Amino acid sequence: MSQADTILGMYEAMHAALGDSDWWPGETPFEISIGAILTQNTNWTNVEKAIDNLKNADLLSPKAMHDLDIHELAELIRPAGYYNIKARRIFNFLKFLKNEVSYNLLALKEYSLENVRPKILGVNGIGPETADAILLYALDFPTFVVDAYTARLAHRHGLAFEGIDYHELQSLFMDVLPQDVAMYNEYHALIVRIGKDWCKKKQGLCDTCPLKHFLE
DNA sequence: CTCCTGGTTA
DNA sequence: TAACCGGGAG
Repeated sequence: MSQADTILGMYEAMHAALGDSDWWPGETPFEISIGAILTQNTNWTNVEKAIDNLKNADLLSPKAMHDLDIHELAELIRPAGYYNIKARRIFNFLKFLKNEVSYNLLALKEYSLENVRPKILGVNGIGPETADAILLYALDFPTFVVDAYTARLAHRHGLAFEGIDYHELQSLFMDVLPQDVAMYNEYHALIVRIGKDWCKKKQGLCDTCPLKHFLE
């Protein structure tokens, strides 16, 4: 089976077994963007607690959050871990929104992907995965999100070497898949679900995994 | 105890 | 390349 057939086939197998993921969890593009920063190397259940704190404080808008003292912000997002660093990163992102689009996040949709991606990557604390998550899930740009789960799954299925570079791994998928926002959205979501429940770090539960037929 | 939808700094 | 950031859940 060719590499392209494997990548396409895995998508079909995951979707058939798990169904639609309805990602990203979040009511607004701004909430999705903040969630993307908060979930860096962090369990989503912890991120939910932080987002609930922000919601209860009525702070899920760029301007309201920017006007907040950074220490108060850090305290509110404490359950998500790395809270001091993440408060700074969120603040950097808010400053970017203020300067670039006057807090109007959706105005970034008027940019071209090639133009806006480097701008978001220029924010200290936003790396390639977080940037792509914001671009795909908050702004509907056709960019494929890869993460630690993607690398692990690709490695275990013989698609990539361990420690493959972010953009090489991304190209592996984007060179094969149709340029389709909905598919990029669903594919990454399915990979995360597989990663959490089957393709675990220490030992994969391959015998019951929906992707077991794609092992070498 | 390990792991979590990373990224920056030294 | 490695240290660092970190609370919460299993």
